[in-house]
Amino acid sequence: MTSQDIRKLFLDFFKKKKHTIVDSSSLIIKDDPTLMFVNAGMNQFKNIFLGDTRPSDLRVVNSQKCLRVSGKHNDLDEVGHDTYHHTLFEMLGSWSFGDYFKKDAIEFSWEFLVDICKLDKDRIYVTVFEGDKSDGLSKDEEAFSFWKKFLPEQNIIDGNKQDNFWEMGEIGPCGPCSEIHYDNRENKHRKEIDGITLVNKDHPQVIEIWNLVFMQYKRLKDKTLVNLPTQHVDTGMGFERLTMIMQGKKSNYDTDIFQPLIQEIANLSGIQYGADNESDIAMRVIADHLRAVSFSIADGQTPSNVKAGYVIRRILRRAIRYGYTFLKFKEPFIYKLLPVLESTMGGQYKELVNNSKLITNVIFQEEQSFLRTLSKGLKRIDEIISQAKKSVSGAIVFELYDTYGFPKDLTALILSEYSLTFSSKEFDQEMQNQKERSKASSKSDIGDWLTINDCKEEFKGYDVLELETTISRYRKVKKNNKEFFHLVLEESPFYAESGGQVGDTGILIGGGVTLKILDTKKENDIRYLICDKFFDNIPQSIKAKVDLVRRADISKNHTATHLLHESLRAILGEHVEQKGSLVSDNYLRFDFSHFSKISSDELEKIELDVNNKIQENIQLILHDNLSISQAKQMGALMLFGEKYGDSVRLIEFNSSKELCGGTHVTCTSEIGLFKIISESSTASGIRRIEAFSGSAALEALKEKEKMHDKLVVLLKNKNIVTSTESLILESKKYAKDLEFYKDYYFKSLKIDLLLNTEKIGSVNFIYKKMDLDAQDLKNFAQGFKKENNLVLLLSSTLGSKVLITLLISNDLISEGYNAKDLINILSKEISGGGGGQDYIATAGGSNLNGLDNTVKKVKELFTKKLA
RNA sequence: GGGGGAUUAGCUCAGCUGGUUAGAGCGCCGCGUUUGCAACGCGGAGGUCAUCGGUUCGACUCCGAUAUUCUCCA
Repeated sequence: MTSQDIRKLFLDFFKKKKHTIVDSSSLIIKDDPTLMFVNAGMNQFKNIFLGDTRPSDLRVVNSQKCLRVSGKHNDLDEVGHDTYHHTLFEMLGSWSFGDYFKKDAIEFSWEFLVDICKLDKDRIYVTVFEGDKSDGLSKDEEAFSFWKKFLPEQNIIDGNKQDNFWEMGEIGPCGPCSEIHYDNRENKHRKEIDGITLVNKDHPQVIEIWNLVFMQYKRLKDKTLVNLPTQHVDTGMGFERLTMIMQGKKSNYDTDIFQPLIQEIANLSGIQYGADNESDIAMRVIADHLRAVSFSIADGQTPSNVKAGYVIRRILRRAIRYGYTFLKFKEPFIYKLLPVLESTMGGQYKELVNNSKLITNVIFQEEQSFLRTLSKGLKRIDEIISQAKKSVSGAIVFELYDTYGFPKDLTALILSEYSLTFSSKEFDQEMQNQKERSKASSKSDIGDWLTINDCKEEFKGYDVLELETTISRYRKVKKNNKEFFHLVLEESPFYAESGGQVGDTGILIGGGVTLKILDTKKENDIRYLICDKFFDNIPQSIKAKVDLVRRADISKNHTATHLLHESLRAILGEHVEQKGSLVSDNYLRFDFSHFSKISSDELEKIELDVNNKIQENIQLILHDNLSISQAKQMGALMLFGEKYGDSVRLIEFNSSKELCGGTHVTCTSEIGLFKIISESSTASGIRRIEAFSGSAALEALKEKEKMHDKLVVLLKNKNIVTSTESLILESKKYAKDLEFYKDYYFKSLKIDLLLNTEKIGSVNFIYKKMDLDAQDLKNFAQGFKKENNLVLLLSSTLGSKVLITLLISNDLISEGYNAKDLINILSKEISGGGGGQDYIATAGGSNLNGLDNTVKKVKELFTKKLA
């Protein structure tokens, strides 16, 4: 059975059990500082378990893509080395939101594994929670009794709190869980060692395949447990593992999920899979990482040098490096694997196919640039090796890694080829220092929240921009030696930065004091205001006022962004998808997928289209508290980052329908005018448009017009382009002419001077007062470089400064004269300093009256030496 | 958010501790040899050394700020 069939089998099974099939949510998480990627099936249902959202379906089933780069079976450094570590994996999940509980969950799972998948009953072991004294919980007898119906008691094992009690976080819903393990070993081995002794012992063939979580408690702040009003079931089965078992394989990588990729890699490299342990590892690494990187790009997260983007970059680079070192790929190759991935997973995950071109392009670019980084690093290593004796300091290896991104193990490999070593301890020490530096600066001075008024904190800023309220809590924060205060209001009109829209500013008035609000931000669901001062006496009641004009400008830009998005899709095509957005009071910035530069023609059309919509004066229709499926039905543009069960807000301006939490104008004519100011590229396949709206747009136009008018006046010509062009040409010509005449002047002056030399003994001497800057003075002197038997002294006064240049012909240098030494003596006469080369030297000073003395001094020095 | 780099000709890069009239290879233009292509020889154009400010007699080189970009840590 193919993996695609297996996935379908699971979904269809639960569909028959009245579950609704739900799409996998996007891999990318926004607005949650604790999490960058979806790492479990439950992420998109988090709000339901927390009780914040009411589910629209009580029974749900899905296959969720998940990404982990750390954790028990997901340590990035381990991936590829064994049969079961992965970064991206699929979690098959079934869910009951306050509907059925343990009995059905256990029966469903048994029926699916044994009756549908035909797994061998004898190889199945399950664990149940053994209880925990500190929490006052006894053994989960309920689960135990349901399992007993299916399998012998000795195959049901007690598990401790660590393994069998699941918690979402420090506080919140939690409950016992029951794991299903499978013994995938050969019969021969099973006879030798009883499988039950290998459960939860990290044996690669005796593995957990399914975890059934029964949420029935809620953990409070004081660590005690209370019963949940409704009980939920959250199950997750490792898709890759199930496939391995059903396809009779011993490694996830041997299933048809990975083999087509691995075979294609083998094909491209000309090395067979299985030929060598190192090349095998490399192939598994590449197959795994390709999946992770492709899906995250499809979901809008391209590799970059910050945050989540950087994680993706690291994963991709790890794949490139393994290919480079062990498969000898010196040219980009990973991007060539995408068609194979599409053929295996594109059926279930359409985003892969829809973004195929983007993914290919981005991977290709990354490969190219990292191979360049590698070759630069290699060059540096060559330098290091040529200077090294027996060993290289760990600090140098760290510098390579830290500054140039050159992987440590690759450095070690290359060094070993030259029989060189380095201190790993030193490297680790440097790394530790780096970490401490980061920690010290980032975590440093954020104080604890001080609660003043324990109340519900609500955002009212969609409808009201000014209100009376109280402060619920605040904290002190130190940043770059400056003190700031974060404070939270009971009811707040201030919009917190999110979804690309910047935070509001404004004022708080209370107790006769006015505080300026500098910004508003969000941390999880806490919206806090930022001030650089705080009330000495916290007032009972305060007036909160948002900066109205600024907010209006922001709203204009936000609505304009939606209109722009729609126009882009209409004019450039449906492939346009938002990849990033910034909405501020000054301007708007919109990043989206598109493959070529947008022509000025297209830009004009886009701008016009948006302006037409502004003139049509389209009314905003706002839908609050919609479910995702309702929004979908209404034809909303589904972007990434939406979670199932979220109540969403739909912003509708005619055919523009977007899910959005931001603020908007009530009708499009408020925007007034829309003006694109730049079009550029941020990454391969991603374009950026920056634009103004409202009065800013008008001002931008006015600015341009003013400039144009000024130019017309200055150039005395309406055709400013051609006249500027000819001006540039002319000025270039003048510069050249000047160069020529200067040269001519210098040459004729030189002849003049050479005809009128003084004699110091037998040496020709020239002294000339000039009126040149330091550069020209030196240039003029350079002209005498090839003369013989000559000493040249030039001087020039520049304001209160005096400059001298001394040149000595080559033949005199061989007689022991030196301009550099002489200028040092001369510079004292003008109270200054100087230096230069043997034949030419310059000096400067402040004593204008010393010039005559320098001449005297030169003569003296030469006479002395000659005598 | 913090640390460390980088920015020199159309492209890829040299330029060590401040003093060169700023270089190389590829590419481009012209001429020539050969003449199917490739190749070769000679000559030439092209740089406000990212921007701004400072130190200095003198800054591509040192210092500061800005921009862009790379990289590591969180």
